[in-house]
Amino acid sequence: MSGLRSSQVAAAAGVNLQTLRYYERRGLLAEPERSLGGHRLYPPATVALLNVIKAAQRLGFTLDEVAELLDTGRRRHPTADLRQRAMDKITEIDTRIADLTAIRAALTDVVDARCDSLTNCTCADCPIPFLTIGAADRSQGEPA
Amino acid sequence: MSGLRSSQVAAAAGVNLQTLRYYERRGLLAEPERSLGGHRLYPPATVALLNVIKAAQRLGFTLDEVAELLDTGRRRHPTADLRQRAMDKITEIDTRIADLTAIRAALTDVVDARCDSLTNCTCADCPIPFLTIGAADRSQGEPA
DNA sequence: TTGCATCCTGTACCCGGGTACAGGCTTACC
DNA sequence: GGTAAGCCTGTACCCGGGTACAGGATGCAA
Repeated sequence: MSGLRSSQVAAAAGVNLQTLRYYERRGLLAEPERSLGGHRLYPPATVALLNVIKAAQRLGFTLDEVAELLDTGRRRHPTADLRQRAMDKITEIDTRIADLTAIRAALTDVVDARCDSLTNCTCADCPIPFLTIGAADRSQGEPA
Repeated sequence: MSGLRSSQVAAAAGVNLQTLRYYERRGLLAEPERSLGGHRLYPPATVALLNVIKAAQRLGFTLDEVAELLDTGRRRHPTADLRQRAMDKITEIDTRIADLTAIRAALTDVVDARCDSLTNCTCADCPIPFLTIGAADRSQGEPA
């Protein structure tokens, strides 16, 4: 009957107490039972759910995306949705890695050239004026 | 005498008008001359400076870092500061790439295993329960 | 029954990097 | 000199993911 108190859930899942209420507002956690006095009483599975949420976040999903995934998973029987979204995420991550790699290369150029100033670099063949990485606006909507 | 009007600078550098004032507040742009009526009149070099700022941002520097770099570069004669900071950034970026790579691997696991739900996955050897990437708190201060 | 820990609600604040808006003044062109 | 476009200031808001605080009400054990 009693269930877990909010602080127990928070501690067990390693999140802040406020975060539980925040997730409730965001629709990631269902509204739990209440005691007669109005205190929240969580089913034990909530801890596992929080771990799932954290795992999904670490996978790069936003809270909105996680909420939607949980919702989809809950309401109908399994779809290929998660798989598709995971694949989309992989594409997204590949883009981010490519960006970071380009930035890293530009930084090594700066280091190798021994640049000494952003605005008045005296080094030979200073690469700074040519730093236009990602300057083209990446405003791809849905590519067709 | 006249200099460029704010909208000219903004357009030439491809930034929002408000962003100019924002940068001024943040100390990235010096307060420009004013017309008799109080309108800002920018020296033409401001456009180049904005490009430098944008380049530095694309390199992963925060506005605070850029402000500091510009400041350092302006006040004394060249130091090795930029070089050092660039190297630090490279380390930072390497960490981010490693994180993303781990996440990507976890996602491909999810895809390969044909997971169909975050919470009730029916696939064999479901990897979701084992997603603990980055769960260890990365609270490295300055490592000694 | 008392007393303290815990929990409740609502609201405001934090980070970084801007963007928007209102209400009033200036500039530029005809 | 009229009028529209442009600019000024201050302030508030946006995103995402939380965190903090005030002022009351509950829970539980002694």
